Amino acid sequence: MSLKHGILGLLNYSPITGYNLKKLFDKSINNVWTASLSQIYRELGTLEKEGYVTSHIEEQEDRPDRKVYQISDEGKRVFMEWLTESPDTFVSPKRDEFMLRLFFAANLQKSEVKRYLEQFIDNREKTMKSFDEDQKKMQKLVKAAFDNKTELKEEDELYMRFIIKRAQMTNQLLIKWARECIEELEN
Amino acid sequence: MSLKHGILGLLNYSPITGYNLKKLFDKSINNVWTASLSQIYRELGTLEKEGYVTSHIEEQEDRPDRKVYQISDEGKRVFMEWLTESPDTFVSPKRDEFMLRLFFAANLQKSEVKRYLEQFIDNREKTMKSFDEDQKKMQKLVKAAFDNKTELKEEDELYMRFIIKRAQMTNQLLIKWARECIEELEN
DNA sequence: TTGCTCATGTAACACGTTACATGATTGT
DNA sequence: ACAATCATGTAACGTGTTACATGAGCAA
Repeated sequence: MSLKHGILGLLNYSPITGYNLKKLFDKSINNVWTASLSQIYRELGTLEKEGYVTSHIEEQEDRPDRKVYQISDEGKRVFMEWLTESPDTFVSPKRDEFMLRLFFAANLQKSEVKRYLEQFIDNREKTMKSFDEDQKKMQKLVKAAFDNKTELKEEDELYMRFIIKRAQMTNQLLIKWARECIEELEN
Repeated sequence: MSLKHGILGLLNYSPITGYNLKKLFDKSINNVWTASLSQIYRELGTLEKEGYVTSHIEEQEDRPDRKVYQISDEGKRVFMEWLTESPDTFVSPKRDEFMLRLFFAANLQKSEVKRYLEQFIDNREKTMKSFDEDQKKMQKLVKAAFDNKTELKEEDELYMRFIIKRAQMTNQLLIKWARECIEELEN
């Protein structure tokens, strides 16, 4: 239900093509809401039928034409409606394959599980590094995705920081957790 | 792709009905992998067609008949195959509506956002309490879901503890994170 | 010359959600 | 009397994934 609102929310900053919208997703809300390119194209089509967005073709000389989408007043209305209504769910449905495997880990050798947790730590440590870089570049990247047409508000930056902070904190915690698990396994 | 393996993994302990499987999901892997009853019924049907599970009807006097599902050798094989193969993804796709709203929070008044974060904290504190209780009851509940036919291994309990511990740790962290966000908002 | 980026999508399938249908028994 | 639990599912819809198709330009 919320891919819709994610798209409307981003269009609310500035018009953009489907292709660039995907890149914007990856750079901004990716650790909050994921979407594939084909999902985005489909959803844009639906939103247009429903009258929440409009589109027009922009011709380019050397490259393929681009179809630029824009949010409509009606779209702004439903977006704000969604944003204002208080949600009944603060916890989202969980689908974590790594944890599912761990749940059934009694079917494996302890040494295998240990190796598995070590891989997990490796993986998390790598994303920690990329976070540090991302954080510095993020606002620039977001602006670039909008072709520098849009200025972000001070508050936008504040909330982006909140989100990145949460991702960093949990990441660090998970590394700690996995280390403790390994320790316990070794006894 | 992994509802399949979640179901096979649980059937690997003991035969069970679809209805009880749902309850078992809720009591055990719910904070790792969620499934609805109709999903479970459908998936059991598919798994039976594919030959990974078999079923037989058990008649009961006072209550409706129950259809008990059992894992086949082929099913055990694919389950172990999945469990042993090393996954390329340690991070699962994210779909967190609460965080998506926060991303767009610059469209709201700061006071609203604050109230919103406070609700989030409330919510998390409640689940903290229920965790404490759950942890004590969990193994009992899991055994009960299998009609006490199955003894859990020592290691099963170990990995269940790992999972609950992670949930507790992240929960606590998120409360801390939200408090820090509120503080920053107040400046 | 091989592959990446730009740019658009369609089609088929897999998975998840919501609503509906049935009907007996047990607890408040 | 009313709601919850036991127990099975179907149908329709909504969302997510994967593979395919097209075609120009640019860099190693």
